[in-house]
Amino acid sequence: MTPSVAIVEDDLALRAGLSRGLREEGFEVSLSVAGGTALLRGLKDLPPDVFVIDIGLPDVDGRDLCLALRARGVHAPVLLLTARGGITDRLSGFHSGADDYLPKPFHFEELVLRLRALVRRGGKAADPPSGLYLDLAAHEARNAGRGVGLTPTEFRLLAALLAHRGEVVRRHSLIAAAWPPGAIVHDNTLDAYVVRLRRKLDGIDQSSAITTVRGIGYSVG
Amino acid sequence: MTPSVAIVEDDLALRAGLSRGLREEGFEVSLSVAGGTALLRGLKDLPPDVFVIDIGLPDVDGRDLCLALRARGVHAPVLLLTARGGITDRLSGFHSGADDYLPKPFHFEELVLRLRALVRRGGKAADPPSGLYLDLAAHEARNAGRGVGLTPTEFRLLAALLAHRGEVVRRHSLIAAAWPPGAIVHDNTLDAYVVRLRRKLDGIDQSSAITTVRGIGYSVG
DNA sequence: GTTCACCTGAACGCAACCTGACTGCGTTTC
DNA sequence: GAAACGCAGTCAGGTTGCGTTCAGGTGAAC
Repeated sequence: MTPSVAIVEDDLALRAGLSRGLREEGFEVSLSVAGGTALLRGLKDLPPDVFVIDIGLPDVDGRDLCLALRARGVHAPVLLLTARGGITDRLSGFHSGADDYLPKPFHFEELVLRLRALVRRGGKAADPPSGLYLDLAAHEARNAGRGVGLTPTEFRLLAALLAHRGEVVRRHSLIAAAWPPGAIVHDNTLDAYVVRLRRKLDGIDQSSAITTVRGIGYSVG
Repeated sequence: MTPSVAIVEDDLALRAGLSRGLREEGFEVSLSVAGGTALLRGLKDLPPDVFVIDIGLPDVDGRDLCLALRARGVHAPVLLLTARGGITDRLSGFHSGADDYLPKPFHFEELVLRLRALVRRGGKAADPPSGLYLDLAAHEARNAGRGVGLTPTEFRLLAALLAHRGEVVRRHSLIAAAWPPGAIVHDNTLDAYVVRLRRKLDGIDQSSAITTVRGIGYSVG
């Protein structure tokens, strides 16, 4: 289960700590930036499953950033970090469309639990994705409504592909994403996993969900 | 539309205030009771859109009540009211399947905003209820109408699984939920308890109530 | 036609998990 | 106080299935 999270935090030390900690807790940190403009610039077609945004950013207020995301049609849940615990901040945070907030200083474990809760809720309530997507809670893929059980490695590999839906993902990127850092992965191993994924995902009538881009990598529609 | 809310609070004055206030804010207070048994007895076929439950009830702990709701297949979001602001309470609240909490004393406006946020995110689609649920009073499980006595640890473990019915619960989450915080739990201990639960729960004809998700954890249908 | 990248079925080692039996400890019963 | 009992945790051995590799086949590029 690899929910992806984007972090927007200007305190470099805190941001690094969050990235490392969340990775250890099984999140994929798909984006980690210091400010709002960087977030909006770096946001790919597929948004992360959840945002962590500091309310006190140097370039733009976290609440405004939240509004900007919503205006762009991004409906992934947002957790606001606020240094000031005052009620006013909390309320305006909710008014801006944020789904939760956490006053600093906070316990890291609590952040993780809140994020999991948001992913759990948000993932289900989000716009119904058509075709192929991952059910994080059930730890399986869903293709045309059909549930497909996946092993941990298969799951990470498909997640890496879906994180860049519509793009070609290079072979070494897939290996970096789906295998532990530093692991030595034979080239054929990746091939074998793609085959397994195809066999599990593909219906009878359907052409393959994963397309090969010879010499580069793979992509999903 | 008028979101409906159920209130479980033993403080009579607070409960009356909440009922009146939430009605003024456009909620329909479909149920307003003083304790957990009253809630479970009064729960109609159609559950409310959201629950507000005091953690310190006279007859049953709010977290256990939350577990009981989840175990009965009720997935409407739950907001726990807690007088104690300690981190332990917060965490165990989440482990019990609650979706949010609010430490007393709280601003009424904040409660309203949190409830609106919970309703907006909405409950998950009701999963097909299997005949498995927990009987808090008797401290036993019921499977297809058959009562099954459980030891305390077995009970907590099954409760943690049922709190996330239909989802895969990670091994370390189960350990965190079913054993005291900080306890060192051998990996095999969890395995052994799952075996015991299966043996107790599984009927003759039935396939196992608890399914293994290799490398991740377990889940119940 | 040759080469190279990728496909695919089969096989193997190992880690994860299952399971029955056992021990230790606290409580209850006589 | 001794015996009986139930619960929690541990151990050893068996089983399963995941991850990986190998060998051979297939098809695209040139």
